[in-house]
Amino acid sequence: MLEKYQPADIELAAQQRWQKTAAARAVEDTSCPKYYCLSMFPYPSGKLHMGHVRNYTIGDVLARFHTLQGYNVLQPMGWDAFGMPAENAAIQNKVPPAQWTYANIEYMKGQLQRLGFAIDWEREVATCKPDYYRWEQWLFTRLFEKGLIYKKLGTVNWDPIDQTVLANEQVIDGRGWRSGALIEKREIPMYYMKITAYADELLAALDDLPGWPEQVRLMQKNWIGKSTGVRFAFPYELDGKADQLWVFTTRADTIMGVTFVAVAAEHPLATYAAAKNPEIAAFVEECKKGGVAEADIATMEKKGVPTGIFVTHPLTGEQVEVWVGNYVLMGYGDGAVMAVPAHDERDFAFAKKYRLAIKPVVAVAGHEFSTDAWQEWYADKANGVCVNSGKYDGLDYAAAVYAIAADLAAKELGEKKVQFRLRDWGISRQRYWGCPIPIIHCDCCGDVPVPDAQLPVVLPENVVVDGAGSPLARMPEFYETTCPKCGKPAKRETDTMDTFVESSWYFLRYCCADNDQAMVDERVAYWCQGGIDQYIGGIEHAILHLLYSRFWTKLMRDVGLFDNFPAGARLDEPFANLLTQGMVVAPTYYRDEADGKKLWLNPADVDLECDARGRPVAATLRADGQPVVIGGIEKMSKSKNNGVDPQALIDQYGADTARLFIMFASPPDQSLEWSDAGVDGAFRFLKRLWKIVYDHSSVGSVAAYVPGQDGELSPALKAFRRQLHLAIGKIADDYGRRKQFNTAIAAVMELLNAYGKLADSEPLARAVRQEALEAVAVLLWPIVPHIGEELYATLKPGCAISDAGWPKVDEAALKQDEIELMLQVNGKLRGSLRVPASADRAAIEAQALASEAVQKHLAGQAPKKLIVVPGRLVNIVV
RNA sequence: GCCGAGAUGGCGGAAUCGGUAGACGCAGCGGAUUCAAAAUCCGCCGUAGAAAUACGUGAGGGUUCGAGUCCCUCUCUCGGCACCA
Repeated sequence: MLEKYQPADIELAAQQRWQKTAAARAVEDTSCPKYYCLSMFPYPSGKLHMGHVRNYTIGDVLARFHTLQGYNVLQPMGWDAFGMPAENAAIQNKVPPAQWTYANIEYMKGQLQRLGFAIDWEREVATCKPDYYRWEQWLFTRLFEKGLIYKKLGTVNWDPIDQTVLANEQVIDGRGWRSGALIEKREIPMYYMKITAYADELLAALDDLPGWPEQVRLMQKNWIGKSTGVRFAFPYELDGKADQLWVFTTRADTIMGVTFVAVAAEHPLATYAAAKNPEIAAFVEECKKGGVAEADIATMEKKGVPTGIFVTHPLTGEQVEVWVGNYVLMGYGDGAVMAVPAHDERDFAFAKKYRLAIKPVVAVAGHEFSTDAWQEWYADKANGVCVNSGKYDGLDYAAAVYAIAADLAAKELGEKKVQFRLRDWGISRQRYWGCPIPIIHCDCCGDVPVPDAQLPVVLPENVVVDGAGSPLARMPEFYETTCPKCGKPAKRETDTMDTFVESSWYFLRYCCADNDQAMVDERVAYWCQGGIDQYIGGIEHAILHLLYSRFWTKLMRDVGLFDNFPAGARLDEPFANLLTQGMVVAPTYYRDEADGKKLWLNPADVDLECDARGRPVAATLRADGQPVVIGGIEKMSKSKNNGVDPQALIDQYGADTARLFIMFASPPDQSLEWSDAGVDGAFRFLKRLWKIVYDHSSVGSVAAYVPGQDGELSPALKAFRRQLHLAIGKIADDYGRRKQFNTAIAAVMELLNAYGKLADSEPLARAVRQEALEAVAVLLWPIVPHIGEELYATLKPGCAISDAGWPKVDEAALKQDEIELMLQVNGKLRGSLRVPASADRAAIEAQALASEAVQKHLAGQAPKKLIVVPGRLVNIVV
């Protein structure tokens, strides 16, 4: 052992050793419990950022901790390799997306290896490789045949200048990010997966996921949005033809207060009205402007036009006018809603704006209705009763809904219905860099799935992308084919799949990445039995990725892929335990360019000017000294160029410091604003630890203290051993149950602070020191494995830390003779009290009352009440 | 707009089940060591106050012997909103 801590040397040596001994290789082994530790795989964007370091360090700490606990641990890694950034890079740098992607994978893999993660690289998958996506295509054909994938029209962002479909992210303030053109909505045919058929199961199963954070289950529950209500119709006659306008409502009790009906711009009634009236046509056109993102639509000013078409109220027979509203979504329910301005806040605002009737039909005792302003109670369904509602007057919410639904049903104009907010998953993308959809379009046979023998449909990799439409659609050598059914010339589908599809099952493929005969095999049963033991990833994936993964697992189950697994290993849910890490956020900086686009600048290239309180007031680009605009503080991302590359940190301090620092900075589930203040402290701590072990071991070797054998300890050593064994227990709890690593590190720091204050150096003290240092090396090993192994090798030559196992807590060392209780008078801290650990309540009360601090604050008053919290405090109330 | 989360010293954070607010670390200040510096070590470090003490966990209210923690109202920040991944 060298006197000086030199991280670069010991880290590279350790990494070479791990590679040579295949230390992280995971092999199925039924003789011990398995632990499948999964981190969300990265998109290969170029370089790692601190969010990745945080995510994968958490995973590595848990993996190594469970190795110490005797589990057979699997920690795999791969690449979410399809996606838009590769196409953007291709346009910018004129490099094929495949080439860019593979280069990024190579670089980022090197960074992950340099960080010392115990990853089994033999299981690596990259989703852009045919041996991966062929199975996705294979399952697609099965689902298509089962009717779980179908085709319908979907609305997309259309850039009329670039003649291309844009992602929501590429629409900025209603304009295309490259062309600057005003974006329009356009309907195109797309393939959809019937996730709504699984809505009930996806919802109900949330209750069986106790290992998931409550907030994630709640978000998914709200996303699925199961609501019970009534679907009913307004009959009408148009050009002599009778028809019905269907709507859904959860507030059927307010049906007598309907004063108009609103339909989406794409609704047939809107189309009909637009054909006759240029003003309505103009409004429908206006509704087509702008993108499809719900956040934009929901924050838009609510507008509408009357159509002049009237429908009949199904219960009152009154005529109700149909409006076209820009806030009604065609893809949601029936594309039409009933409007009850008196009891729906949005309808109220709309009615006030267009001076439509507001008819209150629910009253709440003690409240007076007024059309002047909206009041919270107008929408209260718990305390209301029907009024102005004829035969329904006096009924409460449940009774009114029941009676009204029954009356509608009797007229065959409605029924009770369960509706979900969840919509089917549109998976078609008009993009090149994705998994080809395995469908062949034949004029005679229709949409024909590609037969197994012709899979995979390989995506050509040497393709130039120019941003104007999908290059596949311009490649006859790709799309020209023959129909598998009739043999006539046919056209291959040129859309690719949503990249969420690849990330919905990669975690199963890790188990059997080398199987070229089947999508999954019995190794999946071994590793995934009871669910993946731990999944770690960003909270931003709380809904979409995690919901799609749950859905795909159920699809694979229902296609029969788990049928051959042992009973009990057939998966319903993929992830038993979920840890959602908070975002690592960083400031964004940009410049507005001449063509209206934003140029995002990396924080590392920006100099800041701060006010007296340290808040940034101005920023300049280091390269040219000119000002840049300070944007918001957002999650690190490629698109905003605010990712902080850990490389400089690793180069300067080493991987252990980087890992220790990011784990110490905050608990994993909290979002973390990036700052490197404190890195020095993490490095200093490792240097100090190194020096302590060096100083201790350079005197000569000594065996760790064995209680009951090595003799009685001084009070100081006894207290220190108590702290050591408390720390061992606390840190196991922090790693295992709480998954909070900053407090575990703090406990080791406190232990070393106490170690530094130990004065003794006689053999017994050295034995206790040895015991403590051996333990510390193991306790910290999950976080800082390189230095951990080095220190352990010095302390116990010839012994491997990975065989050491987690240190055992010596319960006897935890015992205390005396404890300290806090003394309060009227809840205010007035002193403390030392009592024997065995003291009973009466003795504690007596001693508390007798104490000087209490007597002083009682000032002669008689205590009214005495509260004793065992082991904590005494509160005296006067 | 809707859904979810968060706010504690100059800064990151601790307080795990309603019971010592500020552990641990950063920054800062003082000292030791050094020709000097770096590194290292020791001490101080919420605000006001000489002290006793009072105040103090985003703001306002409430429950309780006792509230950072529970309840109500509000503000701001972050994540998601179905084509960023």
